[in-house]
Amino acid sequence: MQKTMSNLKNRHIKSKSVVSRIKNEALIDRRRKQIVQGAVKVFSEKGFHKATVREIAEASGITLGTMYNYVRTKEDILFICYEYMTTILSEGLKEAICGLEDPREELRAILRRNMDIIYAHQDVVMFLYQESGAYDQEAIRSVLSQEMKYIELFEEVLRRCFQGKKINEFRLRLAADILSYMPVILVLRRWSLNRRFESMEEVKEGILDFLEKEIELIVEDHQYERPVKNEEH
Amino acid sequence: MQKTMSNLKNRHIKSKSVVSRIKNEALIDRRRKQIVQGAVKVFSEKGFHKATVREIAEASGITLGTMYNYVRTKEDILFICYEYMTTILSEGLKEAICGLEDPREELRAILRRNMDIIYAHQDVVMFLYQESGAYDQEAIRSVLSQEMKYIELFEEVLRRCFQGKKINEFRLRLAADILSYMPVILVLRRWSLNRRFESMEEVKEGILDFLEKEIELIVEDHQYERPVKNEEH
Amino acid sequence: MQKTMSNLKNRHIKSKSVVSRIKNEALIDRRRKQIVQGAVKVFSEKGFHKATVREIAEASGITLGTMYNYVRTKEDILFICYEYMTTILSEGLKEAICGLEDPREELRAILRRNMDIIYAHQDVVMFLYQESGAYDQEAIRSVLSQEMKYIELFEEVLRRCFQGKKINEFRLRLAADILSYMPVILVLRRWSLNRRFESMEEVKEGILDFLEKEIELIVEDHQYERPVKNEEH
Amino acid sequence: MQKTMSNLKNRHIKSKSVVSRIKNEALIDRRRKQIVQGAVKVFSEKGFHKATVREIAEASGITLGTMYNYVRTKEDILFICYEYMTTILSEGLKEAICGLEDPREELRAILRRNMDIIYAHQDVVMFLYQESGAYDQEAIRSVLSQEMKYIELFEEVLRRCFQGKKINEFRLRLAADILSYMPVILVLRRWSLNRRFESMEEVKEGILDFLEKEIELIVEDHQYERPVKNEEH
DNA sequence: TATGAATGAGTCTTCATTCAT
DNA sequence: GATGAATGAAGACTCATTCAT
Repeated sequence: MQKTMSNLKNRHIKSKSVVSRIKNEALIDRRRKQIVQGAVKVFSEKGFHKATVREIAEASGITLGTMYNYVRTKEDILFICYEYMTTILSEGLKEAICGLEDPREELRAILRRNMDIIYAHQDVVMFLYQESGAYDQEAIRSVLSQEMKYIELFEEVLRRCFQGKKINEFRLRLAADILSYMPVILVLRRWSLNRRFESMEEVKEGILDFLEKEIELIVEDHQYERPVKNEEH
Repeated sequence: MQKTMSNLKNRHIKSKSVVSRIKNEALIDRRRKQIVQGAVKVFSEKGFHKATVREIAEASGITLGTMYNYVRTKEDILFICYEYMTTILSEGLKEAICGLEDPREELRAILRRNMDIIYAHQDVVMFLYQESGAYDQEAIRSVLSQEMKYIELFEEVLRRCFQGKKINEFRLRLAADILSYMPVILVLRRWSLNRRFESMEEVKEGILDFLEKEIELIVEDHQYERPVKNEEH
Repeated sequence: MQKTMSNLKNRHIKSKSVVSRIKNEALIDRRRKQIVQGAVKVFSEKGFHKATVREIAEASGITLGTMYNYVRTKEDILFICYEYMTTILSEGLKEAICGLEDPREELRAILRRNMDIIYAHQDVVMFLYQESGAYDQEAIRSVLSQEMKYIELFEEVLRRCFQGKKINEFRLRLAADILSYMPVILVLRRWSLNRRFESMEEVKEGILDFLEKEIELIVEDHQYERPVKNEEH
Repeated sequence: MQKTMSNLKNRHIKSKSVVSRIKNEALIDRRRKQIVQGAVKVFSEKGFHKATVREIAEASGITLGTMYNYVRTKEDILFICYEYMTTILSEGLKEAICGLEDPREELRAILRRNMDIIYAHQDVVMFLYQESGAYDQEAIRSVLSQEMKYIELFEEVLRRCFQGKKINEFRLRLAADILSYMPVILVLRRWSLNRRFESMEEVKEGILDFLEKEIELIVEDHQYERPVKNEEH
């Protein structure tokens, strides 16, 4: 697969991993799942800073002491939530395009799935965006690295879509950013969207339409043919 | 001017006002400007929660005690920053379209200016988005109310653009949301955009192009004619 | 008049006087009356510590700055309230016995009047008792000195009552303490008295009866003759 | 036992309980005892408002953080002191009358013991009276409820004393209030009593004599026979 | 491994008092 | 004399983190 220019910049980005005092890996996994569940609940309700570690522990069904056997700091808790969301997204998107042959269908599928996942997990996405300032340097690098991979996934799908066409490279890459960013409007603007529109479903559809329209800009002659709509989500 | 449906929903929204113990109104104004300056500086560097009120006071050139003569709580400080940003935006946008006759030029002007302002104040926008969870109920109502007005400004400009045309009302209103939301990508994705592109200026231009493309969706026959580019910002 | 033993102990007690920055004595008087009025109101509602000087100033109809032209400290405010109450009590009691010839009537009159005044000013009495810990050394001496004078007033009346009788000196002096102390029950136990009895008026009458009964202990043969009840308060 | 009218009024009074974050109940008990000891010391010296929680913690031999594992607020500290005093009083009084057969001896015993306890714990009683304004609504209800029980204990003893006699119900009930209230004079007037009398012991005896005299008023014919003094406290 | 008691650094906020005008 | 803005010391309370059991 063709390397993009952007890849030249994000070398040497180490992924932060949350270390634990516990040896039993299976146990770590189980406990962390508990923790994510509890943390998402509490963070969603109160935000990162107003949530206390004790509350999170309780919501997770473990004690405070046990909590600190599986994370080193409160920030770690936020980070494993982030990793959880990242996993959901990347696996969901992979699954969405799995088996599809037509790249244009791939594109439609990934856009819709992305929007659906973000909408379904809006509370998590919300506090992850809000608390992005809480990360330390190491975590920021890791987050950024994963964000880049996520965007590049869109870039690759787009690239397959326009294979053989004469494309504007810059527009393609920017489109990848926009496609991945736009669905977040459902989260960051949810209050005003709720007030301005009858249902969020129609908003989702409308945004998908806009996104597909944008894609036309990528090919130089703007003659991108959309696939026939043959499935409803 | 024709009432939009959305207007039916946002009635009874009172604006929160930050009260002060000081009587001299001119002084309040002067001090609050100081406070916003100091707060923006500190909040940008450390975020709302990690910033201490004492730091903000010092960065504002006043003492802690004096600070609390002009705001009641730390949250109030965040709120007057929000009001400051709102003022900059609304005045900037008004100024941008002032004197323009062609509604299509109005649209181009307001889109560009919006992007420029957000980019210029990216630090402020950043922490305002991040700390939106810090507001209390009253402040949330007020913030939301101002956000709605801001979006409706775009709606009005769009409406003028397509006066007489056969438009899709839903798309027009959704476009208003998208147009106002999109520039925030410069802020929320600044780290990845910085890595993926040579300059943010080209990103800004690219996004403006995308936005104008989107607008085409509003008229039923998609025959929106863009104005000739005759000015560079 | 015969000096009591106790007088030997309370020599050298200077009365604390609240000094003011203002020269015009008439003005001082007027302002202090305002201050007492405001302070009694605020102290009654919130107690000494929870009341702020600013609140007291406002309730007094003066500004904070003006306040500090007439008192040096917050404690001073409490003290002038104390002096105000002392004045009311001593003047009320003097007036009550003024013109009476029979010492036994004097006694009855002073007991009743004392009870009436304390009951009428129960809010003031309440916070004066509660905040007695707020005084500094100097104020404590002054308060104690006035308290002694107040008790000695009762002692003198009692002494006149039993002139010529063979009395138990100790009991007479203790009676003076009890007579002056007992009415405070209306204040310090007001909540439980309110619940336990139909009206505070009957409580007042009951206590007066008890007090008169006690007085009998003073004469050695317990043959104190109460005056005929010929007046209702 | 015959229900008194007062009982009709004090229904639905819940007792406030100070909650703790600690689970080990025995530990809570031990720590709270430490806290009461430290608090009584500090409150006695400086009063509630001038005492800092840190001082109290230090005087209790625990750290500030630990303190707040056992109480929620500074007010809670005051409240557990109150409970402590209440316990001492009620247990002391019960013990005093335990095993006595003659109700008149019971009465004498309870009066003397009450006075002794209040005198012995005058510092505690002092700040409890002074800081009664510091309680919140919930605490006030609880305090009042306990105060009522305390008074009613005296009422019951009196009632046993005069069983079979023709009594004045009102006087009996008022006597209960007076008997329980009077010993507090040792605390609230301690400075002046100290100056006016040679020893507090004689004052205590004198007051007891007065109280017994008062009791005579309860029976209609005033023919209450005091028990022979056969014990010295 | 699990527990939960102990810790104390860190922060917001209040408010008595001062002083320039 | 009156005003009210400025000040900063002080204190209640929180909570992430540690560690002995």
